[in-house]
Formats: sequence, C-alpha cells, structure tokens
Amino acid sequence: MKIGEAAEASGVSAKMIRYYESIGLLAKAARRDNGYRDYDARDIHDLRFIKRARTLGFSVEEITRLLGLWRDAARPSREVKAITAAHIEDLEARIAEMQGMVSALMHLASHCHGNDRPDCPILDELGGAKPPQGRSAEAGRAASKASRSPARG
Amino acid sequence: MKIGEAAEASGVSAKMIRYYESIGLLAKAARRDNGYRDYDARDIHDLRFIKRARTLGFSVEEITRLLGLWRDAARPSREVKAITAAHIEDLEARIAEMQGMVSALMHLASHCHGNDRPDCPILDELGGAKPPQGRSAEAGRAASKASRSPARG
DNA sequence: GTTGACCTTCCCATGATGGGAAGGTCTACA
DNA sequence: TGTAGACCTTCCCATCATGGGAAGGTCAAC
Repeated sequence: MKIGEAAEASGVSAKMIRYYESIGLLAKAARRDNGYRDYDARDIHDLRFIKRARTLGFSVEEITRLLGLWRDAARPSREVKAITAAHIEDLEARIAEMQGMVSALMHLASHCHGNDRPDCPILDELGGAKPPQGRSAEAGRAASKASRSPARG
Repeated sequence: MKIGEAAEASGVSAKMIRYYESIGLLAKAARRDNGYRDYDARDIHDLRFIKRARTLGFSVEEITRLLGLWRDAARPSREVKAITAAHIEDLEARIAEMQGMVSALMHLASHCHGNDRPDCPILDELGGAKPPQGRSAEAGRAASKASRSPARG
C-alpha cells in the first residue's frame, strides 16, 4: 500500500503519516525500489489506533505510551487506566476553565443592549470600569492552555 | 515607566508586551534616549484591557477589534456583543467536543480493571476490537513484535 | 570600576496540522 | 514514443500565544 491508500484506509492524512513517522510515533515505513513508502495491514492498524486516540483527545506523547502498552502482552492495565485518568483530568480542567469564561461572558453579554448606542458592560469590564456590583472576574486566571483541543481544525 | 514596570503593573510579561507591539495590537511604545521603551498610564490601561480579554479567552485578533471599538466613542454596542457571542459559541463548541471525549473515556475507564492483568477495554477500543463481545485473544497477539517502535518513554 | 539588574534585538521551540514548491515515478492513452 | 496527470519524495513555511536564551547596551549602587 502506498501512502495515499494508507491515508484513505486509516483516516490519517499522508502529511500526518509522514509526520508521525518523523517523530517516532510510527515505525519507519518500508520502502519500495522507487523510494515510495509501503504499508501493510499492521501499519494500517497502528494508524487507526492513532486516529482513534487522537479523536479521544490523547496527545501524541500519550499515544506513544498507549501504543507501547498495546504492543506489550505483559502490560498491566493499570498503566493504561492511569494514562486515561490523567487525560480525563486534563480535559476536565480545561472544560472548567472554559466554562468559567462562558459564564462570565454570558453574564456580561446579557447586560449589553447590542444596539446602536456605545455603552456596553463588556467593554466596561475589559476597560476596568468599576463594575456595578458583584465582581465577576472569576473567569479563571489561567487562559494559558484552555484552548488546545485537537480535533478542531 | 520601563517595560519591566509596565509588565508588573499590567500582569503582561515584558516578552508579550514586545510581541503585542510587534503584531500591532499595541501602539508602538515611546522610546527614551537610550532606546528603552517608555510607557504611560494609557499604555497600562491597554495592557490591562488585553490581559482581561485574554483571561476571558478572546484571541489576539478579537482583542484587536475590541480595543478598536473601545477607542471608538461612536461604536455600536451591537458589534461588541457580536464578537462576544461568536466567542461564546466557539468556546461552547470546544467544550461540547471535549465533554464528548470525557464521556467516552469515562465509560471505557469504568470498565477497565486497572490491575496487573493486560486485558483492557480502553486498548480494545483503540485497537479496533469489536466492543463487548468475546475476542480477547486477538488484541494480545500483536505484542509478539513489541520492540518495533523506537519511541520509548 | 565593577557588579548586577535592567534593557535591546534576534533566533529557536512548542503541538498538530496544512500549504505549497521543486522534482522524481508510474500509468494510461493518443 | 510522447505526454498528461496522478501520484510520490523532501524541504520549507505558517499557524497561535508564549517562553527561553544568547549577545550586547545602559544605568545605578557600592
């Protein structure tokens, strides 16, 4: 199988297949005489594994470990579960952070008339105006990494 | 005010202040005779505005527009609200996506014993096994060539 | 006159992905 | 036999916001 067919069969783009190979997530593909990469059923399996794991939000680094465990017949399922639990925790933290943003934004937006006039509590908040009453700045201080979700492109 | 003080006063790192200037989000800072950037109260205001907007998850591109509206006394609040609404929608879409991942992962994890044994529904799912019926010998088979991957750790 | 805390610009890295150029290879078809 | 075009190859660039760090200038305190 050439890379285009492997891409088709796995749902992973040819570009990404080469990338995964380059970073060592995927074993180096066999080569034909003409230099083209050649894939077999096992490679397709790995690509599908990677694809599914990416869809579940696992990072490439986590997938490297999961794939290693998958190949290890003597793996303790404990390790798989630990990786998954950590990932869930990470997702939940990011969800909570974003939900804090949404709450704050909805609150502000609900008080903005959204008409021709310039007065707007959203800008008031951003500009640091004294808020009318209860401060609503609890949106979560770390905008740091709340934004990275994989399958969104 | 020098850049370090401006950073302190605004919560935006000196590195990011220079970056915001370089991409045009922030006006070019005044310079002292020695070449150092010099900031006044207005600059600090803008930096704080940016900081708050980042905390609410707005992208730099959105902040550019918000800051422009803030400076425009004749702005229609409609525009501010529209930017905010679009941002909320984006956040909600990402939250929903991640929540889907969490649901799937929790479901899988709840069926994983997490012990010394190798059988694990999480890997079964990633490996593409038929979900809850028989075939558990199938998954372990590939471990025969466990050492193929260069990626370790 | 040295130390050390600043400041400057410039380059590099991140993570996962896509775009695209320049050039090689193979197949189908006139 | 020639050629079109659908593939493949490698290499470089861009994203988005952020930090790290090098090499070198400036200034105040001791």
